[in-house]
Amino acid sequence: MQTFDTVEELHEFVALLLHRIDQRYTVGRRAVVELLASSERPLSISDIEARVPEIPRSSAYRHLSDLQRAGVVRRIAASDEFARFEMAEDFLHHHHHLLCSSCGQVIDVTPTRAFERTVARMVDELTAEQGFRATSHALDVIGHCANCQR
Amino acid sequence: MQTFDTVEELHEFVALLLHRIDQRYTVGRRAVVELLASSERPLSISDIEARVPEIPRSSAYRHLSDLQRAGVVRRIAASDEFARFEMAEDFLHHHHHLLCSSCGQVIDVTPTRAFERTVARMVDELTAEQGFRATSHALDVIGHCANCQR
DNA sequence: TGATAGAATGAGAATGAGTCTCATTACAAC
DNA sequence: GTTGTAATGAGACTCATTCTCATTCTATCA
Repeated sequence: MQTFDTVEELHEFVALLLHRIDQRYTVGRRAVVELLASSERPLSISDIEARVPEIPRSSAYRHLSDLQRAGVVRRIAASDEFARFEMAEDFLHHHHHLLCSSCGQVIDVTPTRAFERTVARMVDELTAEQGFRATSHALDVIGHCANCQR
Repeated sequence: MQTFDTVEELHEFVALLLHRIDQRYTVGRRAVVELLASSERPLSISDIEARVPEIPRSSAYRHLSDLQRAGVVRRIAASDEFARFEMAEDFLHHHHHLLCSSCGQVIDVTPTRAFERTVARMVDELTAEQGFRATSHALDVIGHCANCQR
């Protein structure tokens, strides 16, 4: 897990990851990174459009897909029809998601150490017999958020 | 967890669930259920179309959404752009998914009892402080399937 | 400091999964 | 059988996402 004392360190690391795949770290990409890095929760394209209206949709999509290829950003398929985007786990702490099936909201939650040890062990067991090579895992809890219960 | 000795028992239970929401168990719906129930893995719409070509796309979507409302079928947002469908967990054993990020394939895996107890406990902890009410959970393991490693 | 080539961007068209409409067909109840 | 209602098929439609291509930027080198 990476931690960054300053925003500049964050940007330097993003720049490094982009350079690895021969991509430049441009103003538009920087704006997207800055927004995602400062957000509490995964953002949909309309969230992004609302907060950085000067970036056109097509560019935002392209930036997100480039950043994903570089390993900076991660795409989440939520329970509604919209994809959400957040910083990759190298930039955050490892976490899981609560998906509200009423409003589609995605909430990040951090598991305990003990839990993650168990999950890691189980993932090994589950995957071994399939010849599957795991790169990551995600526990999605589906239900109703506090708001939607009223 | 439900188990069925005969296909007819399966159909009777599906019929019951449909009747609860004032829906009939028609030929088309029956064909979709039969296909999903006999499949080893979650199916995309094109899988379904390929195997039951006499059901038009629009009807297949409608059947799946009706069956989902009735609690017979479950929809999975996979890592690629296509949704997959499988029988709801009442018809299967509780299980998790391995998602291949190369080919998009979804593989079902069954967790141990001990693992599920731990997961359930953790889900409670994770959700309690958010006021989130969990209805189900899904552990998705992302990686590369045996095929795609070659 | 230009000049130039390649990369990134913006605007809008194109794609395609999924939904909706409506005319037709099947079915349940009498 | 008749009749009212639900289900279906065909295709139009929606809208998130991707693609295209003309334009703009930027790194590099003379």
